[in-house]
Amino acid sequence: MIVSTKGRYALRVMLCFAQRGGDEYIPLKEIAEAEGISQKYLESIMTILSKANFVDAVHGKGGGYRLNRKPEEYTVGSILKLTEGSLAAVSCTAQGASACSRTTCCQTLPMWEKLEKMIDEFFEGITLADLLKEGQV
Amino acid sequence: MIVSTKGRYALRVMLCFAQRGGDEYIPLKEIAEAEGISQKYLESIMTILSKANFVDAVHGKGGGYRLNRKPEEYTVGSILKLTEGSLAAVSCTAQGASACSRTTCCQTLPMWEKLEKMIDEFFEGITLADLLKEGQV
DNA sequence: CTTATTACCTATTGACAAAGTAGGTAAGAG
DNA sequence: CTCTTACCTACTTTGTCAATAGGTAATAAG
Repeated sequence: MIVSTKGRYALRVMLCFAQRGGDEYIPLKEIAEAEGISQKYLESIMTILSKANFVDAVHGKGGGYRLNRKPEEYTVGSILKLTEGSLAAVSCTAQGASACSRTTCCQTLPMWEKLEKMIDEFFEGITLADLLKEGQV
Repeated sequence: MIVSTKGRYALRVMLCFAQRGGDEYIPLKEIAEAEGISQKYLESIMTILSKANFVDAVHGKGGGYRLNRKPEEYTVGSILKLTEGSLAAVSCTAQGASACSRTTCCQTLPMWEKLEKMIDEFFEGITLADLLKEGQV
């Protein structure tokens, strides 16, 4: 599994914001209910998104979260990499690949690197705006 | 991580067999040492490969394992799917996807399916023979 | 027939991360 | 001042992966 629940939730939530559009702040509680996600768990995800400045956050009544940029300016890749930490399909291509003593002679490494690149390009080539469009088909 | 140690080991071991060629049976112990893999752990992997008829196995002295077919007849995909069980990048596209109540309206599902297909085609398009060639570059 | 060598089988352990829970503190609007 | 909201720290639970342990069954060689 290359993308866990955390990343999928993040994506869905970001899409949810994109769909509503507007400048209104939407409280976490509302999003959690709409998407059927545990409030507490979603908190940890929103914190990540907020710290990375993917969303604006405002405290107090009338507060909540909202997108920072236009949907077409968020790639799926950026959201997943942020929340998942990495999209490595194989530990060999994750950070600390030096951990494997066979890097110099491994015959499968080039394949993993190619896969890695392919996946990265796939996700970087899709934006929230693209996902919104697809939904209308 | 879409491919765990088990799948990577399986691939490396199959490559190792392919590299030696010949009709000789190679004992597990020898492969484990050559590849620096725990003997006991490799046992469980070889059992899977053997049961699926990916390799021939012979008991006793002079026995061991050997490939069944030519290297170009093993796709990386078939080896990984067998040992990993599945190559699903996301639980949504694994078996029992019905577990998710949102399949009918999920806006991200088509993307996961596309990714799934892309990865599958990637791995099915590579054979052991291809990996052997690459190593000589 | 016996022994060494090999594959095969079942169960268990330890480590780790993912998913979710709990209970608080700080900021801001009314 | 109070309610609403985001933010923070810590814990629990669950499950899987990787590896280990200790056996049994088949086969070749002596």
